[in-house]
Amino acid sequence: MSAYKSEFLQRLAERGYIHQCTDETGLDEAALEGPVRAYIGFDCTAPSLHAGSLLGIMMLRILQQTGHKPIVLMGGGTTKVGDPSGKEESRQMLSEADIAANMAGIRDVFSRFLTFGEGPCDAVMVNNADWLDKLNYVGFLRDYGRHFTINRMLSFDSVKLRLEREQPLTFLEFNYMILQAYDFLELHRRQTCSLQMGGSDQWGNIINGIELARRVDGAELYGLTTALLTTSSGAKMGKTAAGAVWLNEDMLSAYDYWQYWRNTEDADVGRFLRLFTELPVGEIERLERLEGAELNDAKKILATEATRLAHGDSAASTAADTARKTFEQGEAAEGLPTIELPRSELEAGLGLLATFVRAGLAASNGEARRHVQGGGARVNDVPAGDTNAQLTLADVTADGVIKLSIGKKRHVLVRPV
RNA sequence: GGAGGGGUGCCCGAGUGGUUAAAGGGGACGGGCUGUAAACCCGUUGGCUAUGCCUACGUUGGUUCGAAUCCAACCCCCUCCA
Repeated sequence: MSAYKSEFLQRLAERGYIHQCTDETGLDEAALEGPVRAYIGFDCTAPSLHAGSLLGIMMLRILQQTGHKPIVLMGGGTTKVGDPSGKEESRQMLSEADIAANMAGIRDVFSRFLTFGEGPCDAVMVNNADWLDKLNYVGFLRDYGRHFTINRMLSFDSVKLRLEREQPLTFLEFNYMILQAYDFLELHRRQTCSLQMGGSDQWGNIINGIELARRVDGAELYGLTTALLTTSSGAKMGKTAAGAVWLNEDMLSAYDYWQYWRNTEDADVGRFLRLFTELPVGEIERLERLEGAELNDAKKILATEATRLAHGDSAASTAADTARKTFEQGEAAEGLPTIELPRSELEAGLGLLATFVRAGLAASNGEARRHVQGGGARVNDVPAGDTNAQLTLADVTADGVIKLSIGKKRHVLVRPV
């Protein structure tokens, strides 16, 4: 990898973001000349973004820090179509109301990572429904459809994969890449945007946009992708016992978010520190050289730094503190996820299994029962041996709570009120 | 529209009348080892008011003492033909 002249590409390269670039030299020079406007599209398929989107968000952040202008494209229009990239089956169609609700949930995350405003380097947010919804079918086909050959479209991985696996690919989804290509053209026209970034699964979509803009407007645009995020042992990233690693706090608490990063595999620590924190590279090199148990210190730093970016300073230090008390001192730390139960219910006696379910530690009484029988369920750190046990006020500790645990990592406090 | 193939649990996939809540694998979760890691070993993996009951093999009906397994209609997918 050659040395870049622009700070933007230097930063991306030294921290390991770059996977492919359509024209490294050209983009490097453009970034030297003045503020580059770059966008990443985010589809509104869920009420929050998750860890998988973090790479893109971080790239936009670096873009802004190095003197350029990030454009956040909300896929209000494209989400109605559904991106087939990287998916083996069609996604269920989302209603317009769902999409609007999802977009509302996703919006806020960006304000933590980017500075929005009117200035030359301030981030802006746009919604592709603004232009896609108004498209006239025949007019669009004549103006832009003629630039796409089926021959070529069939050669893109997103399409090829479906066809090879004999999974259906609807015409609706087949159009996604054309719409995304058109997005890039439209953003170039409206915002003089010249760079689209994204995950490596977006490469084909990005290329299409660049080519369309060149043919239609003679514009020279750039594309840059990052490697898709997987752990060293090959697992897809972004899952916890409870589900996806959401960035919104109402979907995943800062404590659980911290825990997710704390549980990073050894082999990933250095890579993740570069991608998901803003520690100086020199410091990261020192941290990743730690061996054995000492590497845990690096993981704690990773967790706290990553949480700081997504949830702020105080949430990050609270999460770190809670983890320290819980895991290193074995206390029922206050910052653990907590549910409140009426004191009267406890006075009457609550079924142990049902309480595990209410605490979200088990999906059903049956699952709770299996954990009790298997020795993985604990009450106040003592294995719960009896599936018929009742929880009462006698189980409330001096701290005023009952600590329920499944396994070594999942704890919930029950607080009588 | 015609011919053929197919729809099984989170996923893949076996099962073609009973002892099948359904082999096997993957994933996930719990235990052990450790460092809140990986790898490895063991276990669990439909629900419930639980020596029993309910729900489940695309949908709805039917045959049968008994159906994931047989029959009919319908829905959906794939391949080829028109």
